[in-house]
Amino acid sequence: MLGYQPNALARSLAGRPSHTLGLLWAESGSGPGDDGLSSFLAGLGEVLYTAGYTLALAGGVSPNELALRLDELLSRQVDGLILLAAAFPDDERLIRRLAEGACPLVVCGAAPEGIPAARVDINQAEGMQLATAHLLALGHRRLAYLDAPGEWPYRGRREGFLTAVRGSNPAPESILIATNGGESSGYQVGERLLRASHPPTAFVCANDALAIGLMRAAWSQGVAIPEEVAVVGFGDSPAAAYTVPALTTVRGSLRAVGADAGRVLVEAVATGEPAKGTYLTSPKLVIRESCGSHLWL
Amino acid sequence: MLGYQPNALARSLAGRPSHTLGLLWAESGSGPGDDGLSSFLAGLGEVLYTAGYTLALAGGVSPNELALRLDELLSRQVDGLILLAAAFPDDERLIRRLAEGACPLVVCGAAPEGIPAARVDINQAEGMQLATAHLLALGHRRLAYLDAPGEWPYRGRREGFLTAVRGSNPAPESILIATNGGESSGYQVGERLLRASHPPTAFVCANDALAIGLMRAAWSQGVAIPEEVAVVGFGDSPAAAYTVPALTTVRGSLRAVGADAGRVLVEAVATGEPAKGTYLTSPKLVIRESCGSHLWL
DNA sequence: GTGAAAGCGCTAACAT
DNA sequence: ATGTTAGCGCTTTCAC
Repeated sequence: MLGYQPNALARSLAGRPSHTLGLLWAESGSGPGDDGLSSFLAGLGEVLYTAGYTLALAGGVSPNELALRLDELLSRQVDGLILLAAAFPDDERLIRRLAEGACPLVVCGAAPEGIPAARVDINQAEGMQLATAHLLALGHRRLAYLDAPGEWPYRGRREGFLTAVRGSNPAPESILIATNGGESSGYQVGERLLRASHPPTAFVCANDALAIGLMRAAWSQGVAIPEEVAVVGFGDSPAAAYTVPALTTVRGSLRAVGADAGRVLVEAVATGEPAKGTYLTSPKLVIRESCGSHLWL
Repeated sequence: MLGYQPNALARSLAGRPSHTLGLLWAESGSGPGDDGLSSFLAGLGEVLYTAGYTLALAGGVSPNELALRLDELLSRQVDGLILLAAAFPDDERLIRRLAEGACPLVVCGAAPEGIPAARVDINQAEGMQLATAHLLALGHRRLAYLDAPGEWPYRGRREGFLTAVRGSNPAPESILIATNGGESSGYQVGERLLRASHPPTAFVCANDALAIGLMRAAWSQGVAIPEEVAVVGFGDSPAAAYTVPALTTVRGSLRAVGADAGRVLVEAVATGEPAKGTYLTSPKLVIRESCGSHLWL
């Protein structure tokens, strides 16, 4: 008789690996902002499924929820675990459970301290370096960096900016400005800085929201972008293509991140070693209109 | 001794329900367009996890892949299944397996024919009716509807438009225009229709991309929106808030759809009955600038 | 080589 | 009430 399906549960019970990988998703709770998940899952799924694994997905917002979901995943005898988080709660008990869970771990995005895991991410620093270098190449010598709070992903971006600036000779003037990372914060900075006596000629923004806010401020003050001031964002949010002028920004492939995460984890499970190392995929600069390079011909 | 975790596999093997629900995701393969998944999963997860279920996620693009994933899910002894698809392949063998799978089924989005399942979706028709009624209330009497191909979700939207038009007295003039659903298609229609001798005064578009393309065409021909022509979209894509003028459009909550799907499935699993019925969540009209009602005061 | 038996961790149906 | 046992579907071991 054909069409027989072995019972995966029984198989796993009998000592075989479960061929299930857990994805623990720390929702940021910040609403619809955290999209890109479908790309991530598509990339992840592609490698997992061809490797014969199934994905168990669980998530939550609070440390308590996450701990519960983690236990459920573990009780499902997952062979490995992926942590996906824009901001992973720094809960000590949670982190301990994770470390004790004792299955290979890979973390994407925010990385909790003190657990043995591989890290996969897009290369935030490289992306911001690309963006900054673009501005520098266009001749800008007075740069403002609109920073955003939180370790991930902003620390890497900030460093990328800094290394680009430091690597430039002669050294350009640069100023770092702290913001809350939101559009309105970008607007406020623009309002203040654009009417300064000797304003920056280029703004590099830690994310697209800041850039969009800044552009709004420029518009409302009648300063022309990109003619008078250049701006770059980071993230290539869907809105970036529709702003006026269209925003030059950095795009990372979440799909690639998902695929990397899958590969690293599958490999670790296969060898029985804990996953380790850092795997960074290179983002690219998508050049639109907000820096003016499209006017060059 | 504390901290003991029962083995979920063994428990399920011993005859108990697996407390695992499968999510079979038919990726459209159309790239990053199909986002909103994170909202859906957040809504779904919220109800599943509090009900004590874990999610097994698997997906693919082709019918073959989907059939494979489905078998894996089934072999995991899932208690119920959710089908998530913008366009579910009409593969006969796949559909048969689904029907034979004999666990409660709920489908979100495109619904294959001939399987006993509950359907959950946003109320496409109601949304488009809302949008059309808005235009009608603003006094428009010559409407063009930019249709898009494919059964789901466009059939419902079209019907919503039609019932709004039919319900209006005196009946407005209306014309249905077939497009391919893309921005460029919207642009072409705009190019053609806007220079007609007696053009429509309002355009209702099956999705935001069409609306954006249409607005581009209007811009390039110097026709003013919303002063000369009004336009509404559907979907509230992230770009909609950033077009100039900002696009009035219909927004449905994917999060609510996910939550509904979870509720319906959990209920069906609990009662042991196959899931059935249709569950529609009401979208709302987000009024921005492209229809002109914001000018009214 | 093929075939029988033990056991994975748990639950259900028994027996005491 | 508590304790014991069979068995879920598979894999692995050990005997033939």
